[in-house]
Amino acid sequence: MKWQELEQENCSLARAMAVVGDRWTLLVLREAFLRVRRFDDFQDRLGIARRVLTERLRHLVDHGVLEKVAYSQTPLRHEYRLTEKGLGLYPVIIGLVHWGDAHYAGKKGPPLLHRHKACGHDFRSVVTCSECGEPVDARSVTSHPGPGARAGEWDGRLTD
Amino acid sequence: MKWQELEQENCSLARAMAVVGDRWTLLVLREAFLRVRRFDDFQDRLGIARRVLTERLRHLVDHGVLEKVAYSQTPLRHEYRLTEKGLGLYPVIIGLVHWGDAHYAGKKGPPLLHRHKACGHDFRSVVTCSECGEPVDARSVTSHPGPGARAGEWDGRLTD
DNA sequence: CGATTAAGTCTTGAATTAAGACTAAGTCAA
DNA sequence: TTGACTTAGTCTTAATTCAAGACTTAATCG
Repeated sequence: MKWQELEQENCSLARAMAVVGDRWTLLVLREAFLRVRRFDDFQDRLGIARRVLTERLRHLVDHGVLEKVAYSQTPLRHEYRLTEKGLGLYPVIIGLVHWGDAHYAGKKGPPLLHRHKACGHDFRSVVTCSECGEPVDARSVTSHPGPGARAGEWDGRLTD
Repeated sequence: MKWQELEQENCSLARAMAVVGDRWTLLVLREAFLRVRRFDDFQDRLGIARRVLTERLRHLVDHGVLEKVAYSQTPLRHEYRLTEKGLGLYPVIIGLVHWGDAHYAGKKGPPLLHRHKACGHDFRSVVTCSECGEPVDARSVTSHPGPGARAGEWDGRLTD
């Protein structure tokens, strides 16, 4: 399977991965969520090859995750900002961070804490059900074909 | 930066990515969450090169995300199952799926729906604060150094 | 015995990446 | 007005990783 073919697959995870599921892309987004916006800042922080960074940023802009905004006219300079769509990836990022915290923080604890402005506390993310509000985990969910399913596509995987 | 160096970084996201942040790994995990367990089933469903699959499965086993369990003694045969640690990645997977649903489902709607057994409804995942229970998004959070931070490491990125 | 199954390993050519030198267009300071 | 600097890239080359699929091993099945 080629990288691009992922976009064709009738699977939301595959489509999401076609956009952000690359080795470098989530690290670029981590920096973006920490308010890094300029080419050289991304490059300095990540140590990514400049050509690869160029390509990833363009890819993210093409898919509407980042937007390129002029911050100076003379000379003309641009920066990369998260769009609403990009901000929508926050649950994924914070989910990865908290999984990393849970399993790979050293004895001293996690390197970065996250504070909820509304209540003022450092928090962990808890995934809940949009319908009943209770916490949800892998064992409390079943999957079944939705309106966009193609016939036969999910056969044999739906029993629980 | 080399792939392995990620593990050394003092960042939970980087450490998580060193384990699951590869092009194929999350697709392997998608299948695992859909109860696929055997080598040839992973290979058939994903079309992944067998050598790469071997390597990814071993990597996930080495990191405790999957475990290799004998399901037959004669002949000796193994299958791969999610561990507790692996099940802990559910928020990441469901986050990606729902982001994909939101932005890439066709007019017909998402290909797969997720039902919360406890309340019986199809749901979206909502990330909430472990302390106050309210929903959380990127704009309602600030980050600051935690006990595991190294001096100076996060300078210049903490103002909001 | 011969076919089949499961879980891999091996080989080879193609694609992608890392590292860092180089470029272009404009600014700033002397 | 010249020379150094800044930003945002492009280019080159060698090393690494991947795709495709043939091959292997060990055991069961008919």
